[in-house]
Amino acid sequence: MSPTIKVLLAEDQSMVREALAALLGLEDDIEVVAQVARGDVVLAAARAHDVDVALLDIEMPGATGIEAAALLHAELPAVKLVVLTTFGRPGYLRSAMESGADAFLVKDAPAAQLAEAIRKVLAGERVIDPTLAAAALAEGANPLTDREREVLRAAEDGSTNAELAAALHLSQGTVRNYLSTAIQKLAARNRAEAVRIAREKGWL
Amino acid sequence: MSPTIKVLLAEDQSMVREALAALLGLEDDIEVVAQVARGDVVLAAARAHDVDVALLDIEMPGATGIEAAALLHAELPAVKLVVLTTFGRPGYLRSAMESGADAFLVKDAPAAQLAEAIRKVLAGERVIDPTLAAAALAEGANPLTDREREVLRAAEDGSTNAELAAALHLSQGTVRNYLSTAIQKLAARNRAEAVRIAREKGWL
DNA sequence: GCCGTCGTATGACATCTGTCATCCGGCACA
DNA sequence: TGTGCCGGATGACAGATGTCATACGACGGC
Repeated sequence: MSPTIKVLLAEDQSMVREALAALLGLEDDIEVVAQVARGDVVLAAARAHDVDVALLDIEMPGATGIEAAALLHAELPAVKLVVLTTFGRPGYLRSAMESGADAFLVKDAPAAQLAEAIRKVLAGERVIDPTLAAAALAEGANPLTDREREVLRAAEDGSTNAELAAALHLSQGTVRNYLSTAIQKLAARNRAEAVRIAREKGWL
Repeated sequence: MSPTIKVLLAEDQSMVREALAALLGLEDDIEVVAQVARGDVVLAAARAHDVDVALLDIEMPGATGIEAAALLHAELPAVKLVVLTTFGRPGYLRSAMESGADAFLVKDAPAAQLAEAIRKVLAGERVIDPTLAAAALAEGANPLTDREREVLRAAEDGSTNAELAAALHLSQGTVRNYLSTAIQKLAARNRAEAVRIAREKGWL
């Protein structure tokens, strides 16, 4: 029989993280050797523990699971990457795959899929929800330019044009232009809806 | 030794739910006898399984954990209620307690607190994070009227005044008045920020 | 070398949003 | 019985927002 699979678990909510660890602890062939709560300590922990698989939540302080995945993929290419998230946003799937993820799971999938995914990626397979994959492909790529995304992100908290202009070192007119084109690209009625749509698709 | 504590687990994300079940399964004196993924089936499940404690996530389809708590409290007052949530919004704590909750936990508290809280509520204690309790008291009550809340909630998706007026059977001017007073009460700069602030405080 | 796109900017315009004063009817509390 | 507050409404006004045409330099592809 093969040696146990060493897993790194990155998830910011302690209760969920430890619960997932308990879940994986029930599997004979899997051992959680490290747990972290922030995206920016993932690499160090992976180095310190010589892990086989990293299980990464996307929503984390410090760095997102996707950013952590990109870093791990570059620095420790032997480590397999399973990205786990609450939101099945097609844009997330796309960027996770671009960052080198081997599996992409949503948290409302059955728990059994987690251990299964870990074994599969270790065997060289890729694990993706087919529905989500179809959605990601159907939706097309992010139509927003870098600047448009930046302005939308800054506008999320309800800042006015003047504040956005000051924060981004742009003229007010330019801010309005970017927001206007973003609103049109997203078929929104105003900036608030544009933000919502972009968030939903994982384009921010 | 006392008989095992029968727990009902209500949480919409399967992976998290089953992971929490695995976590609680490690405790000798606790048994998860029922799992549900929607708020509106909690009562029926509690009736069917004669549970001692209900563990309720707030964010669920069908009905929120808080609504489910109120219903359980009214119909099966013997069942102890532990409310669990991602967001430590003081307004959530307030309404959970008003709905008869015995404990209020946030998901980024250490996992050990979960089993501990279950035992404590069964012993008649109440379990609340002191920091959160202080925040809830310091913040005061929800300053918004019913209508203001309703309009804010409807405005969340980026609807225009005209659409809000149509949806709520109000005149456009009235919609603007409500939004204006809400914006002032929340010390926001515009509706978007007002929505954000109200959400953060758990006032929507 | 030309064309398209991006980033940046301006000015003009129409519309939307936020504020304020004011009004009415109903209802609760003193 | 009067004094408020809430729900609902109107009208007027200032300022914010969204749209459009237009412009220029940089850069990439053909």
